[in-house]
Amino acid sequence: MCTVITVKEIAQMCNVSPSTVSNILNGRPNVGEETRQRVLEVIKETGYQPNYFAQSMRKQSSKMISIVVEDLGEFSTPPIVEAAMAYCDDMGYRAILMNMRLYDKWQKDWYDDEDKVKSVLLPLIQEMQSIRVDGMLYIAGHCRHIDYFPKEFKLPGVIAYGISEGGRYPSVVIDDEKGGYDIARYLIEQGHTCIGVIAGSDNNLHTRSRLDGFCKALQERKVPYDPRLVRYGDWKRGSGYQEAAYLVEQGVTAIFCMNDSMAAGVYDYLREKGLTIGQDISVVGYDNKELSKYLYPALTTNEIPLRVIGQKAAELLIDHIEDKEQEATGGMLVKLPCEMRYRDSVDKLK
Amino acid sequence: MCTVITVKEIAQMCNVSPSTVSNILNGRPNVGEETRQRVLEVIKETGYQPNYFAQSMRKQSSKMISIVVEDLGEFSTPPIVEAAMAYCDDMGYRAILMNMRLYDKWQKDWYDDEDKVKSVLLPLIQEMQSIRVDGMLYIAGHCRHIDYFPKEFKLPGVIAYGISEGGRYPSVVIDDEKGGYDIARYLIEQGHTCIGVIAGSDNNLHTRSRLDGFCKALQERKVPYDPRLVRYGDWKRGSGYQEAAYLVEQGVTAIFCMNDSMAAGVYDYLREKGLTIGQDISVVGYDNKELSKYLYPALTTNEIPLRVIGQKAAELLIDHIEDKEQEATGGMLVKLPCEMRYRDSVDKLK
DNA sequence: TTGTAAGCGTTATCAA
DNA sequence: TTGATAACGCTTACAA
Repeated sequence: MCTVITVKEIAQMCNVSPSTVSNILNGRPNVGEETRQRVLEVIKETGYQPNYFAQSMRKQSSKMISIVVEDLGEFSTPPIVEAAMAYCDDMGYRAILMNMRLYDKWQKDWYDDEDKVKSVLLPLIQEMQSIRVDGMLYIAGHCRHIDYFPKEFKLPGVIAYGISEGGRYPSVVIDDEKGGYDIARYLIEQGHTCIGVIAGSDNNLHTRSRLDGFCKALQERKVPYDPRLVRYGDWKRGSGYQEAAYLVEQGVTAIFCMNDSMAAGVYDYLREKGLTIGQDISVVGYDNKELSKYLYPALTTNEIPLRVIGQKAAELLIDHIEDKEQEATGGMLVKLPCEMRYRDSVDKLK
Repeated sequence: MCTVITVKEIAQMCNVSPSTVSNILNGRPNVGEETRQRVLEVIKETGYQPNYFAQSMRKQSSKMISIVVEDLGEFSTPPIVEAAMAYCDDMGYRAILMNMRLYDKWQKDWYDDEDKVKSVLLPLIQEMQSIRVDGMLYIAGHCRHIDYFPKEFKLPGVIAYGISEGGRYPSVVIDDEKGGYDIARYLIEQGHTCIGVIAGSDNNLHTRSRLDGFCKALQERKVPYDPRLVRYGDWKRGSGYQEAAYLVEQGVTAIFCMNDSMAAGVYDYLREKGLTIGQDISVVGYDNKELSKYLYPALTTNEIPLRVIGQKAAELLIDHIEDKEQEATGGMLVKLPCEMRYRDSVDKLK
């Protein structure tokens, strides 16, 4: 165990009282310059560090937030966490990371199973109360309405990458509608008018909004919308492959996949059929995961601003913690724009 | 702020003393069955949670470890963290994650700049002392000798994915020598005798050990070793591309890349030259990053058992914390084997 | 300018 | 079987 020094000991070494040491440590003015110097000297020498527990117990404030993630293994989570922590650092807050490991434990079987989620979340909430954190940042694994929090749980909170049911917490999400819109507009500008879509699962928020944006762009440019060209996948490579088969048969010249993994599945199919990607058929993904740069040809995709999400969410949370009256932010919903990454999987139609 | 209930209040509600409540909470036998029932009832009703700070202050033990990561954004880190946290959970420990964000702040400029690292680590060490964690799990971003810890810092510690200089802390790393050996052996078994290597940076531990293993396999199988066929890259895609050009000119039939990104660079080059990967030239990577499955053809590579590393490291740490006398583990070095993932980038030579 | 004393929420000790 | 009391390390009124 490491030797630990306390205010009392510092006080003894300097022949002053503990309160004087405390006053110095907390930068209060009611202490003689000569004493201050002497004590500061000793503090430096001994490498004294205040006991954080005692401090927060006495002050009734922990200057600590907890970051609850649905799964640290989800690709989107680490960058959000990293950026949120960076902001907390800057603001003098500690962040304790709590990992629910939802995917790790149940893959996707927890999506519609509130009991599973609560069996993990409730103990964590207990723990937050026990640690007396000042606030909670909840980072969802994928965007949806989130409403697992008991009414009795009254800590300031912010939800990142998810939407608080009933506007209970401020939420930070991406602007999926704009995302779908931007992709459609780009494809139309490249001359495509028969565009297939491999969407995510049907009831998913990302899916709905991106589709809305997609349709909007079509309307704007007077390109007819054919619902038969919209297929629903499961976000995985295999379903990209599967749905590509159908869409190619329908004669599409471009395919918009709602994530990069399904786009890779489309690549698989096109290659198998001897079609040249980005020439015979154009492909666009979503996410800008690392793999998108490694596909051949490199995939044009729409980047999710993960770090911005994390920073913004932490910002909202700390604002809320420090500025108690500002209850008005409850229903706030921040939508961050995605950024198109133009690469080699889309060809201009002659 | 959330309403918080204390032992004192519970005690009042039950007409008993705080000590009795405490005794019940801690499962001590010296309390009447009737009282116990009554108090437990109230505890359940009120949703009482002990104040963690007060508890650890009194008990002089925090049951909390800190996981210090060099950068959460490094691909290898989240799985290690996730597995380590899972183990801590199981053992009733809290883990607080501290993110140094070294790559985030300085890319690779901190490798040989101990001052930069210390400027981040020293405050963290202060913080660990302040929080009074029971131990530290240090997760390096890449394997090397690590010796940044001041002598005064005496907490139990374990290093994952790095080696403690002077055997101060038990360390968990991968068996790079076996990794290099397995790859060479596999390629030789497939009939390759003129094998190029795109290594990592020259002075890197992974590089040295994998090369050792590689040579050992060559010797064993009486395949001549030609040092000119070993090129040093910088772990990035571009250097894979660059060195591939040289190696192909030397007439190699297979290339062993010391990570998947450089292998992707090799793909880039071979494709550009119209060579068929896995047929004209075989390629093997290292890491089994997600992208390796998405390359075409899918890359044969050697998987780093990241989760096992995390679990093993947490295990060693908690053992050490709970079993104080066991100082003997100081110099322990655990080497975990990588596992070959056979895919489509290697062809059997006729 | 400095020190005394009380209290934050627990738990361990000891007495009743 | 229960309860009073002190202590963990710190901060903060308030008194000196």
